[in-house]
Amino acid sequence: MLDKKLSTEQKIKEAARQVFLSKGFAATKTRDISEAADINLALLNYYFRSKKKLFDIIMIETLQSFSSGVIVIFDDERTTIKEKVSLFVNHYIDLLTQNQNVAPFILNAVRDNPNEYISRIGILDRVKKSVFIQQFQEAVTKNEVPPINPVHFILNLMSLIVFPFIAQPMISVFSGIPKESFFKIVQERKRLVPLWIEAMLSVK
Amino acid sequence: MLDKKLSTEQKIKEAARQVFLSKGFAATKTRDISEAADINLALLNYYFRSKKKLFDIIMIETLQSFSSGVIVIFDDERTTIKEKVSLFVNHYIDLLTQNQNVAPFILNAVRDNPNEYISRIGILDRVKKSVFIQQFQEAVTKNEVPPINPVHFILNLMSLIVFPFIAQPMISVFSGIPKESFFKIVQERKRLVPLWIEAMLSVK
DNA sequence: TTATATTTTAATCAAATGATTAAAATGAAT
DNA sequence: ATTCATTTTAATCATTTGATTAAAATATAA
Repeated sequence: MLDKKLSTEQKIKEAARQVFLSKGFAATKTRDISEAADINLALLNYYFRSKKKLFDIIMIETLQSFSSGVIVIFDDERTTIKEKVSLFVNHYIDLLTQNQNVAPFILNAVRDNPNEYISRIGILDRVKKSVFIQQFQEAVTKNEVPPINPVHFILNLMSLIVFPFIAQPMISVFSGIPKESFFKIVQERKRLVPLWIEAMLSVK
Repeated sequence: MLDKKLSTEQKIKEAARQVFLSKGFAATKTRDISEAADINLALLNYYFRSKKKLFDIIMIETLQSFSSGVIVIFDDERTTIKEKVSLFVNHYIDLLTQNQNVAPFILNAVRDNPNEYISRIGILDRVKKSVFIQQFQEAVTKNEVPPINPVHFILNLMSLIVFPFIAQPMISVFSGIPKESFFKIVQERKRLVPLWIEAMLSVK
């Protein structure tokens, strides 16, 4: 009973994750999920009550697994800024490569409903108090880093990592580069982005 | 007759553009458009036959007006690479600021249907043969620029310009920075992105 | 004005969609 | 084996949604 129950619930959740991530909330039909999970449609509502409740669960889980890496990397006293950047780039390029729909999924879901999910994660305060922020402010004080708004730093780091995964279909169709070749090129960015970020930080 | 006809058609198209750009195809209901346009629902089908046909028109128009700037800037013999980058950054930060939904709209629509639209624009060949590409290859030959895959250059340029507009809701809710303040910060990037791009190009 | 073409409206369709229900099947406990 | 709870199914709802139709209103031309 418990085994079978979990198994069915799990099947629905995994199918839901796959379909929601690839098509988003509005374009996903509950029947798409039930077919992908190979279960009777009524079971979706039996286990999760509604499409929206199921979506919320997927969304929260995805956000949490996605954001858990940030703190681990950014709140480490043993690593320098440079090392943190490199670890961050490697971690997220791997994550986004393994789960190619997750970036557009999260960004669109947050766009559709800005306050609903992020507030529950409670990651903001932990980042603000992290070792990284202290190190960055210290570097600014010591003039090792230009006094630009740190938002730019975050934006640049995220841009260079995440954007390729959002724009891949457009770039592929524009340039004729197949998906696989494109993601090989993206792998090179694990090495390059940290170098670029460093170069950008030397701009006065 | 002609006046009124155009006026109604125009009303529908403008409402459709606004609603489609803000919600995407699947989440947009034909009744949303008819209400926004303040017209009888049947008129939408009278003038445009179907939701999909109306969407396609909006999509093509949006893509064309969006991509028209590229050629003008990139195929100019009178400007240097550096100047082109600066013009490009300024042009597109302005464009995306004035039309804050256009970036996610295009990227999502292309993602949903990669081959349907881009092929019609015919911009690819013109970029490949543009003055910019010649100048860039020349710079690589002269060792003025590192021999990285030019895809990285395009990715970096687009990332640093476009990503902030895609991530604004997430960044705002994460950081607590209101939309307006955020876009003021983004304006600073008209000056900064060209400097950063230049710095990145000096990385060996 | 009258006739004709165009535009707009109200009503309605058929299909899709999220959700529920009652009954059947399955499993666990006594 | 019988009872009871849990899980699954098939059938069906009520709404929503994209689209159509026939008639009304409006404009155009004669």
